[in-house]
This record gives sequence, C-alpha cells and structure tokens, in this order.
Amino acid sequence: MKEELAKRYEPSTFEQRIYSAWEAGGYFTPVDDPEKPKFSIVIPPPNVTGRLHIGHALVNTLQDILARWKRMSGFNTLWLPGTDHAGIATQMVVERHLANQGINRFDLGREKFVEKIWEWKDQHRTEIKDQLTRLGASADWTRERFTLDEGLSRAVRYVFVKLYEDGLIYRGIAMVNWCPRCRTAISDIEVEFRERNASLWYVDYDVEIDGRKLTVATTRPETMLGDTAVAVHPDDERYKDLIGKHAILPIANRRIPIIADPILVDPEFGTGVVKVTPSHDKNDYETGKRHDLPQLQVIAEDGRMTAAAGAEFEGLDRFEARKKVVELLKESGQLVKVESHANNVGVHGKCDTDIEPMVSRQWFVKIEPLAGPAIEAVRSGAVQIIPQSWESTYFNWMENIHDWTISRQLWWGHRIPAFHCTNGHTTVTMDEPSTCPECGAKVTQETDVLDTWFSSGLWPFSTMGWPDDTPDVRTFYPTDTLVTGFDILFFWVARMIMFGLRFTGKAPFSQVFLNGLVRDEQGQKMSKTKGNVIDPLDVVNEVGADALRFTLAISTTGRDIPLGKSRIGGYSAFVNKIWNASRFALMHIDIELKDGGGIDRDHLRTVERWILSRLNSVTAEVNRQLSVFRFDEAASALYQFFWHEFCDWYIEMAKPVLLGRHGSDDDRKLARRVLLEVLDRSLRLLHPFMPFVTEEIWQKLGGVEPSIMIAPYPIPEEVLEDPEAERLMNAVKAIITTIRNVRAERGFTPKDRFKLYITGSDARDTNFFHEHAYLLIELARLTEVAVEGTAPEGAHHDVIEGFHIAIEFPEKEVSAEQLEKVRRDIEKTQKELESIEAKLADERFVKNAPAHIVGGAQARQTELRARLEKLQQNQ
RNA sequence: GCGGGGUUAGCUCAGCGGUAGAGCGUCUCCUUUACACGGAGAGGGUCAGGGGUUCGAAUCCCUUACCCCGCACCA
Repeated sequence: MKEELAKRYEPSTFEQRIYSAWEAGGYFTPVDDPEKPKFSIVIPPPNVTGRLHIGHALVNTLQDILARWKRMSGFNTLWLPGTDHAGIATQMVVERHLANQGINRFDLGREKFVEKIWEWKDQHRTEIKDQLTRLGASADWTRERFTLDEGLSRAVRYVFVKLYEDGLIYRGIAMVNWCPRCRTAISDIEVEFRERNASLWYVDYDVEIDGRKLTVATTRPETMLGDTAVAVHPDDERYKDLIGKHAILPIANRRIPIIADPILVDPEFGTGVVKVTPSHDKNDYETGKRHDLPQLQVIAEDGRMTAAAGAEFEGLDRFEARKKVVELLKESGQLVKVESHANNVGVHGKCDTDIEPMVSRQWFVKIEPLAGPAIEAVRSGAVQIIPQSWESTYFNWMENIHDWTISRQLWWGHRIPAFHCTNGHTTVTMDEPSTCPECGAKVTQETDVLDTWFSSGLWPFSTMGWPDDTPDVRTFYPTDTLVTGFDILFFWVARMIMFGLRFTGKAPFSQVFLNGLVRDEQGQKMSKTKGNVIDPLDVVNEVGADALRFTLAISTTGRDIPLGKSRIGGYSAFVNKIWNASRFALMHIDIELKDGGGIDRDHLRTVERWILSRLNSVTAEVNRQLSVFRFDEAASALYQFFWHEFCDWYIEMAKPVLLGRHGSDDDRKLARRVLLEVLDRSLRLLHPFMPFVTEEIWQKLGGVEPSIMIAPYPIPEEVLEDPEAERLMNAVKAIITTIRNVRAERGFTPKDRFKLYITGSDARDTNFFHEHAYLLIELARLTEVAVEGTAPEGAHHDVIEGFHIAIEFPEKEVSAEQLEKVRRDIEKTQKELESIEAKLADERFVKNAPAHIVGGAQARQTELRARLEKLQQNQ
C-alpha cells in the first residue's frame, strides 16, 4: 500500500515529472470560485534579451513562495507570467548578433530587421519559460503575455491617445540625452554617471580690446567649434569691463559676444570664464535661451562632426575632433595649460557610450499631474513599500521629477500612434486614418517608437485585457503584491503607480516588496564582464531547484544578498535531511493520511504533545513572517524546527516506541499517527519554499488531495499549544545534553553507561521522569534512572531546569584538565549569580523594571544558587 | 552637497531596551540499521570609537571614523 522513497535524494529524477503533473492538473490556473478571496501577482516581465540570471531566480522564487502560500491558504490565486520586448536592449543584442554575420540593420531595412527580432524573441521566450519551469514557478501559463502582443499594444495606443487628448503628452523641441551609438534619445534615468579622470584644458580667447585675453577652462574642447558666446559672472571685477564686448573664437575665428550670466558662471571655478555651446550642453542650452544666442550644431546624431564645425572637421568622430582641436590650439599657442580633472560623465546605461546632449524634436509626458496622485498613494498607505526605507527615495525622486522623454528613434517597439500628413498636420489616434482628417492629404505614421517602460507601466492591467472590462480585470485587478528589484523602482514601479491611478483609478498593487541585489561573495555586482554571473539552471542541475530556492529565501532579509557559487546551493544538505527523515518515517508508518482516524489527544504522551506544540508554534511563526515578507525568518523557523527539533529530538525519542523497544501496541499506533501528522504538516509548511521534494514525498503519504500544492496550508490551532509539555521536554533535553557534556568532559566514550539520580521539585515531576526514564536511558545512554535514593560519593551533581541530577561514574582518574573545567563552570555560575544579586539588591531596578523581568531575575537567582551549591560538590 | 544603508563569532548575516544568536568554517569524539549532504560535543565576540538618556543599551539619542548605494553638481 505505501511506497518507499528512493534511497538517495536525486532531484533530477522527479522535478520535471512533478512540474508536468502540476501543469496537467491545471493547478496553476485560478479556479472560478466566487466564495474564495483572490490573490494576484504579476511577474516583472523578464527582457527577451537572453537567459535569466540568478537575480531573476530570486525574484521569481519569492513570488512563487507567496503564490503557493496564498493558494494553499485558500485564495483564488493568479500569478501572471510574461516577458518584455525591452526596446533598446533587445534591438542592441540582435544588432550585435547580426553584426557577427556581417549584417547591419540598415542593410535589412526596418521591416526585415524587426522580423529578425521576432525570431529572437520567440526563441528566448521559450528559454525563459523553460527556466521558470525548472525553478518550479506556479505561474498560469495559459495567461502568459508579451508587451508587444496585440492586446497589450492596444492598451498602449489607448493610453497614448488619452494622454495626448488630455494634454499630458506633447511633442516639442528640447535638449535631450542622445546616445550616438544607439542613435536615439533616452530619458534622464537611463543616463548613468561614471567617474572619470578627464582633462581640463585652459584656452586663451582673444578679446577685441587690444592686448586683453580671456582664458576659458573646458573639458570638451571639440564643442568649442559650436560656441556662440563666452560668459562671465556679472559681479566679477576681473572681467566687468569686457561684458558686452566680443571675443574671437580660436580656430573658427568667429566673433562671439561676452555675456554676463550669474546662473551659469561660478566665479570661483576655473578662470571664471565659461564658453557657451547652446547646442551641446544642457546648461549652455538654457543660457542660450536666456540670452537669445544662436544654436550651432557641430555634432551630428552619429557622433560625428557636422559641416558647421568647419571643413577640416566634418565627418570626424567627436573624440577625434577633440584631439585635433587641442592639437591646433597648441600650435597657435592658445592652449595655456592642461590640468587633470575628475568628473562624472553621463553614459548610456545600456551601451556605455558617452551621452551627447542634443537638441531634437521628441515626444514627452508631462509628468507632474501623474506624479502627484502617485506620491499621495504611497503617503496614504494605499501602496506600501517594503522595506519602508525605500519610501524616502521614492518621494525624493517623485517630488523632483522631470518630464519623461518617451520617443525613441528605434525600430523595435510600439510605434507612436501619430500620423503626419504632407501638409504638416499631425493626428493622434488609435487606428490609422486613411487620410488626414484636417486636409485629406496622405498620412504616414510616426517612425519613432515608445520607451519600453511606457508599455511595462501598464503591465498590471494591460495583461488582464484592459481597457476592456474583462472578467480578469474585475476579479484580479488591482493586484496584491509586487515583488521586484529596487533598481527599477523609478523605471517601472513608479510608472505603474502613475498609470494605474490615472487610468483605473486604483493603485495597481497594495504592497511592493523590493528585494536586494544578488551579489557575489565579495559583494560585487554580478556582470558578464566580471564573469561572476550564475546561471540558475546550472545550480538546478547540480543541487535541484529546492535547494536553490531555499537558499535564496533564507538569504532574503530585504537587503543585498551576497551569494557566490560556493553558497548558492548551501541548503542542499537540508533538503537531503528532509528526504532521509521522510524515508525513515515511511519505513515505520503503515497508515495513510486519508485513512483518517485523527489523533486521540487524550492518550498522547508528553513527547508527542511536545512536538505537536512545537509544530504549532512554527506554523504560527511561518505564517506571521510570510505576511510581512520575512522570507528569511520563515525559512529559518522551518529549518530549525524540522532539523533540530523534529529530526534531532523527536524522531530519536520516538524510536524506542516505533522500533518496539518500549510501550504498547497502542502506543506504537499513536506514535505512527503523530509521526505521519507532523511530517504531513511540515511538508505542507515547507512546500512554498521547496515545492518539488515536498510533493515527491507527500505523494507517498496518501493524502486526500491529488497534490500537496492544493492541500490546505497549516494554520495554528490553539488546542495544540502545550506549555507544560514544552517545559518538561525542555528539561529532558537539557538533562540529556548535560549528561552528554559531562561524559565528554570526563573522557568517557558513548559506549560507557552510567546510572542517573534525579529528583524534581514536586511529586508530579518526579513521576514524569519515572515514566519517561526510557528517554534518558536511550538518548543519554544510561544504565538506569533512579528517582529516589542518594547518589554515591564522587557523582557529578547539577541542577537543570529545576531538577537535581547526579551522574554516577565508574572509578576513573580525574584529570587536571577536567578539574579545570569544573572550576570554570563554577566561576561562570558564580559571576552570573553575583551580577543578578547585585541587580536585585538595587532598589531602583526592583522599583522600575517590569514585574516579569524582576520575577525572572528572582527565579534565575534561585536556580543559580541551587546549581552553584551542587556544582561545588563536584570539586 | 542631499538622502538612505552598513560597521555584531574566522566568513556571511539575524537580533534593534531586559542573561550575546544562526548558517557556514575550525577543533574533538562517533561508520548507533533515515541521513557521514550524518550524529554528539567544544572553542570562538570589551556588538567600529567616544559621549549621553535609562534601574538596565548591541538595541534609543548625539558625535567621530571608515565602507556601500541612490540623487544632484561638475566650465
């Protein structure tokens, strides 16, 4: 009837089989049960750029733990999976991929190139799904989405048109961050700053007043070619007389005005003279607008110099041009000096290319009207950010937010639903008009696409069929918990909150759990170039998904997680332990869960009441910790209970009865029932963390449900609490431990057996030990336990948890080392006693400290006094 | 410059007002029929430094030092 477990724990033999069975059972798909409360969670869609890394394994393990926990706890649970088209990132990898074959995207043309990306996407979507599957993700694949799906694209167009009509999307000319490599504009948050050792060049400009010169300090000499002014501070006495005059721009030999600007110029920095390049610097652009300066674009979209830079520079790369400008200045003697200078250079986070500030026509989202409600949602608690310390970061960013540049000059993405006609009219509409609504001329669609985060910002509802009023939207929106990395708090989380509130009137989730970054052992960020990345599949193949998941969960405290290859499967020993303990249990259990019968609580012995009480307390703990996202605490509680209480103590204590060395047949039956019960509940508690191994074992227990993943999650039951059993068993454990210690200290081996004398503080306790003497005899390896009589001379005395014990040793020489140990024990006890006595003698302590603390100290004092007295007999 | 986080056992980290903890590592003993991915033990910490509040501080406040991470600035 009952099946045994394989002798060895080999996850590869069952994990994939089990996943298929779950999928076939349809357990990942929510059931249509209006009675059940719902729980929904949407995956942070991984980019279809490549394979998942260990950070994905973390974020998805945490989501799966929540989903499985909630599902087992009776919630109608949806975990919606999918992937992100990841605009620039994907276009870049495909371009690189094609470059290896000697093809560039311009050879292919837009249509063909996009086709290639779709092929790439299909392949990687499959790989990603496979990886999540191997991790055990209980996501509903029947609802899988992709940001470029027709449904989601429609939501994107709808939102774009709506925002445009509401005046929150506008098109205009502005200075944006331009990536000359990707040849597209990017938003402010996509710019990363890198510290660099650069040079500061000091250049002399001739001034139209004879003999006078202005020395300008610059880090970008090549932009000089586009200078249209030189600025000084209006109050700077050194240059006051030159304001309004003109300087001669070196090389270009253009006459440019000397202007006064208190905002741009800090007289303390450099020489106090600033060159002004309105076309290639953000501050200079603003200055140019203030002073009505002409713009002169000397750097083109591809990072090469334009004709405006002069014939000898045209076509040169901007960095080549820099060298050449410096060279020419040297020759003309206008280069005064060069200083080294540390500065932060903005680069495109995706490709590490220096950003070129560039004036261009782009589409923007006017963000303040969206940010206001999003700030309020967090402030009011409608959206809770965990750990809470991230809230101030969120507020800080949201309160200083700038308009969002949403257009990208790329081919891969949602094409902006704007249609331009030959007469210059622009129509923004969801579907392409046949002709211009204003003049009837032919229209062509805008070639720019949207920032990829525009579509992911709609993810929690666009995936459910919005803007239609679908059953999924009604049932599962808003979602409950969002689990994601803090690195996309601004990119993604903030945008979802803004869009969600604007378009659905509701925050898209009520809680955001931001997990830390997975780093290597040295605390280094994982990256391909450093070669310290870990492919989760390698780990799964090596130690199994359960060990990986448990390691990730128990390491998740809310901060960064240092996990290198050596640590990543660290908890495989624990999984192995679970396997073996279960194997032992199955060898002795001859009943199945569905046999029913339950437990006859009236006939339980103290050991059994104890383990059930402990199990109940860990049940409460796990539920409590999961509800506050303390995955580490929940996992630790299970680890501690299963290994160090259930295996180390309970199973060892049950063995005498299970193996027939002690007790009646009825005792044995009851012990089996309890063992089954504890194992069953433990497996269910562990299941969200270790779905595979728990399922594999649980299948052998003969439960009513076809799968552990739809069996109920244990909840604490008051009847199982038993403080009295815990008190007595704590004493038993402590006494056994003491005997083991003393045995080792005195140099005896486990084979040597002794007689123990023990007396409790009252008859009931003494009687308990009389009945449970076999536990001490078995686990502490004794010959007998006497509850009366006096220990002979030379016995080792101690007081443990209120019980007086004496261990009778055979004649044996006591070494100096052993005597020293006894002396140290006494000293330690004495010291603690002294400190506690001093405390109790202090009336301020007795007066001010809460009663239970004072009471505790008094009890401790009594115990220590008794113990000290007994220990002194050992000398 | 502004903000956040950190500094606790050899390593990685919990604990955040009432007797210093875990995992891993180290050392000793043990092949006891679930498990040597095991069992039983041991050793190891003036909780970064200095002040303060309190009967009592690793825990709260101030301060110094160092280390991370954001954001802003950078001619």
